[in-house]
Amino acid sequence: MKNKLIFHVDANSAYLSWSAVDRLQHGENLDLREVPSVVGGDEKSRHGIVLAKSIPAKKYGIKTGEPLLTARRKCPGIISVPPKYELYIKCSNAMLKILNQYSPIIQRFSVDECFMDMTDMDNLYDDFSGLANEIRERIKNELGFTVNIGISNNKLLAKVASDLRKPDMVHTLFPNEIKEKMWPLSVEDLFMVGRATTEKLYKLNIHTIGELANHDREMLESLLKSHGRLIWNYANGIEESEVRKSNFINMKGMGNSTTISFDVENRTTAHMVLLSLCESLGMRLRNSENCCRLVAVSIRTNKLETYSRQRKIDFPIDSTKYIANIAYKLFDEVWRGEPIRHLGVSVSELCSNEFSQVSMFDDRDIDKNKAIDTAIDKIRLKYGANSIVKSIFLHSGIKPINGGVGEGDYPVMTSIL
DNA sequence: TCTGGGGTCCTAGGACCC
DNA sequence: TCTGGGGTCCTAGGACCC
Repeated sequence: MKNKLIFHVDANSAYLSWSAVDRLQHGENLDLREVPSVVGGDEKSRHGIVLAKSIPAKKYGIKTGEPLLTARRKCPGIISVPPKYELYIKCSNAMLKILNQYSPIIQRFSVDECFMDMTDMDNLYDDFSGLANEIRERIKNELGFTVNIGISNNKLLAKVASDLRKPDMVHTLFPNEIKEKMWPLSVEDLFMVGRATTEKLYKLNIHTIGELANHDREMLESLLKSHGRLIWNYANGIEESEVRKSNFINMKGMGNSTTISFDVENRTTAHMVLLSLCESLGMRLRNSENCCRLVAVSIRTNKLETYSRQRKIDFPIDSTKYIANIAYKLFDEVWRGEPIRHLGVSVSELCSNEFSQVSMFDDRDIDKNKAIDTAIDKIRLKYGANSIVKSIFLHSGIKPINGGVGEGDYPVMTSIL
């Protein structure tokens, strides 16, 4: 069988670069990419974490996901700009549009990363490094931001390759280059080796990817179960998954969650937040033409403890009201009464909604709910998410629709990607 | 008013059935 | 006559990714 040829395209410091380009285009002189800067959430509403950082900010040891407060401590005077999600979706789409001119088989791995299967393109483009450089240059010239492109025979190696040196570069990492280019890297640079696994590997005196690759596989497997085998394979460059187009059909589940700007201390308010999450979640579920058979609620307390409750249901549902009613019950069953910082609702065990569309149950209530959901969905799609809201939210201080919606009334990335 | 939000997959333990 | 045992389903929680 012919070797595959995979590109991994990764926008450099995506959110930060995209905001930087946007500001330059709007007449600002300062390029955020050239100074210590971050894209950060709103601290007043308790969303104050680093979402993306510039390369100069990285030199101060600032990490994605850390609180803005500690970032400021590391680099006093660092510039923080708010996220603009609708802009990011546009940039992501624009990038995809260019990539689509080079291969029809593209997997959108996240808002800023794509895998491209170039296997059958290699007779068209013999010089794949030259081709990758052409793509890289086009994105830079036409869209104003830089990408890294990694090239190999599988997705794992292509992804590691794109991470080698940044920004604005093309790297190859073919199997015969693993020893030289990948094995010296620190083990936590390997995909799927996170904090917990890194600690365990350090205890085994495994510090580089090469040491992992040459460690006894059975031993890793008995310690880390299937994850041990997975990362051993990865360290040896073994990975065979297909580049597959992302779509709603193979989606496993979806959820919305939110950190509330104040601590919720009573059941009624908690139910309202749950409802606001179900409003967007239900709409996304119906938009994906799925029903769900499992609903879950998660709670994070003001002490940052998290717990959850889930329930399987007997028949598939997609109605906002039914999802919310189950969420209320789950919440009531599990809440221990502490002040609540964060609430989430998610659905899974998805199945197509095509059979439930013609009502199987001959139940007027189901039909009525369907009609309401359909009508509201249409209005919100046409006039914006906040064009129609439940009156219970008026003067409540709680957003009537929570999660899944950007500030510009755009559906969030996951429902577009 | 330091600690987001969106996902996927895996494991352990209990219930239940034969 | 203390403690079977395999299989499946369900739930809670954790690890990882971006």
